[in-house]
Amino acid sequence: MRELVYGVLDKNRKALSLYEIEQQFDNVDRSTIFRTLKTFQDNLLIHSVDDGSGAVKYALCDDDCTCSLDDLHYHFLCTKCGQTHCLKNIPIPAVDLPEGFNFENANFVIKGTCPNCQG
Amino acid sequence: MRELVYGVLDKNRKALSLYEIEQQFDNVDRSTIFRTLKTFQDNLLIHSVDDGSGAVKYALCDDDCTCSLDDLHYHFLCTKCGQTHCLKNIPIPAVDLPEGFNFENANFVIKGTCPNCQG
DNA sequence: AATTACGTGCAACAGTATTGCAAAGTTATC
DNA sequence: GATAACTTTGCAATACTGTTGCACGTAATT
Ligand SMILES: [Mn+2]
Ligand SMILES: [Mn+2]
Ligand SMILES: [Zn+2]
Ligand SMILES: [Zn+2]
Repeated sequence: MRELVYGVLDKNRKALSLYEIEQQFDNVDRSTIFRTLKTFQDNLLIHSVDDGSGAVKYALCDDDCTCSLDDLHYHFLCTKCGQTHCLKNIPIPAVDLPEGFNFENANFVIKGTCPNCQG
Repeated sequence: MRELVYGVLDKNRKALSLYEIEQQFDNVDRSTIFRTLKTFQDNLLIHSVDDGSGAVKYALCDDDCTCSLDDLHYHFLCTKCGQTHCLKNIPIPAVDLPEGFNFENANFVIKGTCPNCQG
């Protein structure tokens, strides 16, 4: 199962929801995939994004990813096709927080239309 | 009801979830508040944030807000107290998207500890 | 072989968001 | 003031995602 789920993420090269992954199999239970994803996440193979679409999505990390601040990147949710892409090549600017606020983590989601969905 | 819900948002000056708003009343149904918030949102009185906490939160807009790109701002979720603040005074940097991606909207959530929760 | 550990499916449950419907309340019209 | 039209509210039901308990089968370990 782990190899199969990993394969799905590897093949798609974008962030997929639990449901979307489930769709790619015929007879695998949600909970099995859920637990597989959890294992992946515990071992820093994948990261998850809450893009506001209602379902958390999962995507492969880069080889050298430690899922720490250094690996922060934007995510892009297409409002037409609903696909979510990792924008790993765009630098995340430092945010100048007001006094007293302490930066730990961030979730930056950009919405718009993706290359596949341009009129 | 509208005046009361507006009052709660006005008094708290931070983003509140439906449940948190519900808590501030004795005998008001969730759905009533839900529909009130929807009305507010349709009329650009409030905006909503999905900060990844599991519940969408709502906060008052500024007087001149049109909930468009110009009114985009960061939101800060405190990982200790769970409170969500609008950081309206920090500029959102322009993002240099790859070819073919079209910026429409964004949701930038920063997580960390808020001034109330510093050790 | 017996024991242990692990993976899987099923079913149940939790939390949030959302809607249909009828009752209650309000406003407009005569 | 009575009636009708419209709006707001509460209740209950539902949808959807995420999560967990438990039983069972399979593989590894002794
Ligand atoms: Mn990503
Ligand atoms: Mn805000
Ligand atoms: Zn698209
Ligand atoms: Zn705090």
